[in-house]
Amino acid sequence: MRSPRRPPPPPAKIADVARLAGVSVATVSRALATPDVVSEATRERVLAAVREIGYTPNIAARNLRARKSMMVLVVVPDISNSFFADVLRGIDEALVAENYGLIIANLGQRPEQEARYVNLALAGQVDGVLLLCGHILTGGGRKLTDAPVPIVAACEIIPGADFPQVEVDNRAAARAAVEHLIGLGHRRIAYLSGPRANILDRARAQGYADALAAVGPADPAWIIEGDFSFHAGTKAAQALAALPAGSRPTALFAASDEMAIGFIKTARGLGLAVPADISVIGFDGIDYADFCEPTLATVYQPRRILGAAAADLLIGLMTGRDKPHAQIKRVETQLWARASAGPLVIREG
Amino acid sequence: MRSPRRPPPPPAKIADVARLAGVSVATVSRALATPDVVSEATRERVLAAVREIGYTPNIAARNLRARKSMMVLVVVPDISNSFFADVLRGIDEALVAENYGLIIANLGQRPEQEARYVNLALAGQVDGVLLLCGHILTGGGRKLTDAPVPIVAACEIIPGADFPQVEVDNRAAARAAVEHLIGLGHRRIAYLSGPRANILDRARAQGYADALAAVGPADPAWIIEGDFSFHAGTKAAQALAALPAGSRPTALFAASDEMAIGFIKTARGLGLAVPADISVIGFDGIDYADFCEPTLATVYQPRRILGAAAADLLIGLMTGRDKPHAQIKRVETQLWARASAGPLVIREG
DNA sequence: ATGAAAGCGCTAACAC
DNA sequence: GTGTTAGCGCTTTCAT
Repeated sequence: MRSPRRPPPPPAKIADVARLAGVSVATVSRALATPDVVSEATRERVLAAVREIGYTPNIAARNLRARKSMMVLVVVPDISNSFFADVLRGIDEALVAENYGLIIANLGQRPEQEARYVNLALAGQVDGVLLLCGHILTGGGRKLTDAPVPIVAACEIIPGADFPQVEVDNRAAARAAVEHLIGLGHRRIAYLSGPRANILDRARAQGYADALAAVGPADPAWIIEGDFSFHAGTKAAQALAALPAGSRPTALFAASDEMAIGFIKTARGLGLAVPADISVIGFDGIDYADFCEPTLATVYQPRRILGAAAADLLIGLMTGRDKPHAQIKRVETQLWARASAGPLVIREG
Repeated sequence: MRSPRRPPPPPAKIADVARLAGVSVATVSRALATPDVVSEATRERVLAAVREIGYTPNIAARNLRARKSMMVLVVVPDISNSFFADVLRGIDEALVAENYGLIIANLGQRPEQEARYVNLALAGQVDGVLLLCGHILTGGGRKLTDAPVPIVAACEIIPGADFPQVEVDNRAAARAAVEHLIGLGHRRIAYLSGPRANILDRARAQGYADALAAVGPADPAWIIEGDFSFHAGTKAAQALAALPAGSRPTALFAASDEMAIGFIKTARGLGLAVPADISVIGFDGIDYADFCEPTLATVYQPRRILGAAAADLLIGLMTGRDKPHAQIKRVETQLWARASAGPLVIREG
């Protein structure tokens, strides 16, 4: 008894097309890859044959032969983080325009996964690697930098790396944010930090210090340790609300919008007015900063552009247009003045 | 003059390992793929040789020979949408656990890109496809379903598809949301819709109608057309605030949290209290629903679980464990009662 | 338990 | 402009 449903025919190969078109496999290959080098008539016949049997080139074979994959490995710490989601979009747009595909390495909280992706690169399965994770992958006793493919890092800079990197100028952007508060008359300005070991936080903290130093040493830094999370904002608000009005900062620079929003929501719940009692400025420029109440002043990071810039750098290396060398490219941030940061209000004591 | 920096040596191949270990390439292959079939001593020698020259198998060659890629194509409408970012995380977790990699197809607003991804599947570059985009890809005159690889769809169901699909039960979930409002005493309940052609909106609208019908025909549907966006919520609030209190709905079911939040923010700005003047419940369960003021009642969609469920179904098909057949798997939603939905307040008229 | 050898499907010299 | 052919690096019979 025969199987009721015949197994699907094996996919057509280049030889099948060649036979049908009455030409050699080389001619088929040329007609597809470099059409202008075959005669018009032949080309037509080949393309007709391709259509007729529904031929699609086997990419594994092509990769093997051509020693390239037209794929880029993008390493993200957490794909569900909306910051990276936006960066990925910029990367995708740039890469797709040059016909590269995207393989995602989502690290999550699984450092043991790194080996897998190191191998991918080592094995030549990708033509380039984009590192958004702030460190060089290692695993199985080997480093990603041993792989024979170009690397570009973005978002979190890797100090000392000898390949191109892209970031926003966190220090200058933070300074601009604090200067905005200073311009509004504030002098007692607190900084709600990220994790203190984090490289982004260190740069933003420096920018905060820069701005304060510029108006004189009389106004010491006032750092509240946070971790970028909404909850850290909540805790900071509770701490500050407990202080008497006179000894409270009049403004707060938060290292992330999420903390700023947590701070504002909680502070208002505890009876502090924003910006009347305390002005707040965040960092990131998330969509929600414009939706909350009051709207959140913040520093916008152009996430898509950041991703696209990194991808463009990588494309330059992959195509051989550029030579790899250590460099740090900076993309511009924007200061978004909004309702949560207002002029200093002098209260009668 | 010699180049100061020698070109990197070509990556080691299996023959190099074989030579160093004093065995045949076949033995090396076996020592790596099926270690238990070679003698202990040989295996040791091979592995030592592998380490010594830093050998990594060429995956393109393996794929060509083995006719599989251990890669899955995941098609998303918009990678920067945080809904899909979460679903992707669930997919990644399930896939990585089975040693599959992820190739991302981000459609964006570029339907012309579809052909590229159809070809990827047709060419056997991936072992399976996960469709999160609500339709079957086409391009270059061919359909994705022509490809010899299993397909699973998720999020937006594709009617009539003959492969497995995963979704939340939008109709039942919407009904539960509206029943929550009804349980709080509300009867004049409006529905702020998504795009009316959208399949998700159609299901949620039905759930809304179901719930209303259950309490009697005396309470007609009241549908405000939206599009899932914050701005649509804003417009709806303006429209309702313009109405006299007595002829306004006392509760609103929004088809997305973003609309619900836009609605609440605007309504409050216009002097309407939430929930006292109007109760609001959303749909999605985004993080921000818990951060806004008041906290947003909503229907939580388990995005990660949805992704993982779809990936598991696909893994079953790819490994041949299951046979493909039309089926719709539903994952459970959760009703999150929160401050924005409160008991009906009877005002003296 | 191990080796020899035949391809997987394609591209790129090299010939004509 | 077109055909012939030699691999790309690996897995997997089939022998031994």
